Amino acid sequence: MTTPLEKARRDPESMKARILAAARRIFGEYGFHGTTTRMIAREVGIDISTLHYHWGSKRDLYESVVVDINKDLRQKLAEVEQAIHSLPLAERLAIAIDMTTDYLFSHPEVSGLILFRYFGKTRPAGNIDILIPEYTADIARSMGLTADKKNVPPEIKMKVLAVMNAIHTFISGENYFRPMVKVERKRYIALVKETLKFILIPAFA
Amino acid sequence: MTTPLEKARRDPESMKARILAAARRIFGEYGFHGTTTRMIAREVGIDISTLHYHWGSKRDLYESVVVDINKDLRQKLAEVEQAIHSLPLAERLAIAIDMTTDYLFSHPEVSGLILFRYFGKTRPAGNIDILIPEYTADIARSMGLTADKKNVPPEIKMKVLAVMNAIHTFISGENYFRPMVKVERKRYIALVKETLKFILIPAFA
DNA sequence: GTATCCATCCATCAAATGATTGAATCCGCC
DNA sequence: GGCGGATTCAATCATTTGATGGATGGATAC
Repeated sequence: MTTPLEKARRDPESMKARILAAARRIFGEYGFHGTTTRMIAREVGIDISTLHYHWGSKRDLYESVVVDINKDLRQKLAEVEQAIHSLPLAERLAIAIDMTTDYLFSHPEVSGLILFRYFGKTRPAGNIDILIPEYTADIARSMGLTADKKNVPPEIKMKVLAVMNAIHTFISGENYFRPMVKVERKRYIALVKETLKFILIPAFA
Repeated sequence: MTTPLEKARRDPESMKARILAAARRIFGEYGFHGTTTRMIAREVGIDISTLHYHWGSKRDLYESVVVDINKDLRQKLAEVEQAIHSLPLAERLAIAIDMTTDYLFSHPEVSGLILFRYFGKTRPAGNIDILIPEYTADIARSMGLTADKKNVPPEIKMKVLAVMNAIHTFISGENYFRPMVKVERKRYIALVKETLKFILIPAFA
């Protein structure tokens, strides 16, 4: 059986895909409760009934967005790993930071969605969300923190989480932080990379 | 003129204060749009009209919560500064991390509220939120990063932001992260401190 | 040509939600 | 006791919001 998400990912021109793309952006900015199906439909230029026709309930659409975004991110992380796998650790980290931040700055809804899921609850409380495959293990290995991907100890997982969070917060918080430091977008992106390297490289390399 | 917030802060037994406390918790967990006035009223055990009587609109209450929380946090940071101001840098950092995380773990709504404000938009878009006094400058000085509190350069502000974000994410993300690392609450708190020190001390000391 | 299926929109619904009104009730004070 | 303001609640409103039903158009199959 092909799910709506699979169809949408196969054909980016399709209505399903256009709705999904708009939903990613808006859920990423406003979160689940801050987003209305009408906002998404308006963004696409369609009626809400068309949205429901393609994706079912708002929650269904949201869950598809979460899965979609996690697929993208996982693939990107694999790419990064490919690019760095044979370099010395400090360099590995620097390049991984550059690549990851570039990717996320061009898809900020990814960071937004992930942070919303980490820090906020959604109503109704029921079925505690979708199973998201963890990639802490992959990142841990990629950073040379563990050999055994199956059994990553808590301390290592926490370090990986700290790294991922540090990146996401700067991406998703741009609207708040950039006025605080009073710089243009390009400069902000450079500052983010610089700051992340300043903090992360001494700790891990 | 005394604002409702001032009254509430003066008398923690008052209805105003009880509503404010419940609002902090629930806004901190669910964000602005995920929270309904009925949720807050139910938590306090009162009617919604009583809530509106004391605090005006939902947005008014939310803004009071934000101001309230920022007052608390600013005061806590002053306390921390007092406790560490004459110590060597590495020690200063370690103690600041301990004190701050302890405080935030006992008031997780503070981290929740702050992160929601950083990363999410609220509708309607209008009046781009309340003026929150920045304390990046104070923290920067406290960390020995700058002498001039008036003119903190962007790179320094970014470093301070990274530090604060690192802490808040672990606090507010506990519900998500703790199942990931599979530890009890006490152990999680210890892990957070340990991880923060591992990452931050080498960078700054 | 017409039957069938897919996609889309208009109209509408029911529930949730923010907010108000007006009638009690409480409480200090004369 | 009783006056008067402050507080609380039940009832109700208007709007927003998630969702659906039914009609319409268009492509494709037969």
